[in-house]
Amino acid sequence: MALRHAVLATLIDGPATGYELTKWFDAGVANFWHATRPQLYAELAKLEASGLVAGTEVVQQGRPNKRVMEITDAGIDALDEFARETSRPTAMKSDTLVKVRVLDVIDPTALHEELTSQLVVAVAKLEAFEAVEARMLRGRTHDEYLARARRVGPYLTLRLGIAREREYIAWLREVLDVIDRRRPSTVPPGHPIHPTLEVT
Amino acid sequence: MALRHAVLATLIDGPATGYELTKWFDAGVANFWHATRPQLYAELAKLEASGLVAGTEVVQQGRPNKRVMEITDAGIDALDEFARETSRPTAMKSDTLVKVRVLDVIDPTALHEELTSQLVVAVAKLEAFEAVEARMLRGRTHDEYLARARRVGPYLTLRLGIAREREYIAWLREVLDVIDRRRPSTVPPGHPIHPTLEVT
DNA sequence: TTCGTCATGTAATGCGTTACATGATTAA
DNA sequence: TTAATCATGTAACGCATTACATGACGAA
Repeated sequence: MALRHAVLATLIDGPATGYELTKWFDAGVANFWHATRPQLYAELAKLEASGLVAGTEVVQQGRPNKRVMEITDAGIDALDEFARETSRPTAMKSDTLVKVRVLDVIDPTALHEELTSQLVVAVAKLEAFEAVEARMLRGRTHDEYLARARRVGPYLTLRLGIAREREYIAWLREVLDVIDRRRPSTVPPGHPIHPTLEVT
Repeated sequence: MALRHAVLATLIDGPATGYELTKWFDAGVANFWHATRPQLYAELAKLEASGLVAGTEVVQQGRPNKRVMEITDAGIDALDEFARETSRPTAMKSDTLVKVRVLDVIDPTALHEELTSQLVVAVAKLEAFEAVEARMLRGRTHDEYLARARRVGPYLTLRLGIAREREYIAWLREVLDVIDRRRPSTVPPGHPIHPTLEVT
């Protein structure tokens, strides 16, 4: 029941269209919530009906018209109320972890490929996160930022996202290594089967 | 559509009743999937109907009877097939992260409490994970275990669970610190508002 | 005597994913 | 000319949560 609040939390940073929200929530950019397009359009309609966001039709030339959504005062109140409710720890769900758990029982070829492609995605995501971090800090140190910045919430969630991504990358490399050692690689030397991208 | 595979992956380690599975999936013990009681009983019924698990009624004295579920050969095949399908990266969803993101806009009192109780839970979870790890290693080093153990899958997933829990604990402490510094504590000195449990 | 554990389910409601549906502009 | 981007939705189906429902045993 928190998609509505995730949307409101995003609109705190400024108005956006359903299309823009789709990209933030669907792509890996959103490190705090995930949602699909139909969900977002449906949720925005409900939020508007209950007065928590206000939409404005913007007519464009050469492009389809768009509806820019803005959070209302009632919307901010709703966020405050949400923060008062207690929610219990987040539920973990990962297809990939299920597969790794049974890695000894199955043919690991396909799993190796999957982990490799996830490694590429994770490295790209980490780089994107670090770019956002640099843009936020603008030369300031971590401590300076926390002490002086007007808003620290987005920075703090980003920090967790970065830490998790780094760790996931290290773990993926370890698992790939284990698979390689257990099932001696059939790849000719000089052609590494998984990327050796450096994380700085 | 992967709850069925998560259940099968658990039954690889030996037969279990719906009740036992409930505890593994519902409590924080399962570091790779989460599911609720009604879901599990429903899924087990479906799995049995399609022959991927076989249930045996066990009559007990002094306690309700139970149905012990065991994975079948067809069940193992289903896992193998599942490993061949590609699944895309896991979707993140966390109420708590949503709240932290808007921490500057809301009253942080309730959030502070929530983070504190999550810290306690996370520390306990980490200790439980580390106890399982010690039991698995039985004195061997990480490398020895990976080289010689018959099955390494459960160990590898546990490793990620441990790493994530450690990091989450560190992050929670950081956020609590930020809240404390920004809204000078109303707690009298000598009575810390959040636990200072050590993670070794 | 009250609470926790063992043990299994159903019913109602709400959340999430996939597929369907359309159509103009711009860059390769 | 093919694909990507901009832009918004509906419909069908399946997954997940919460509440309902029951009942005996053992420990505090």
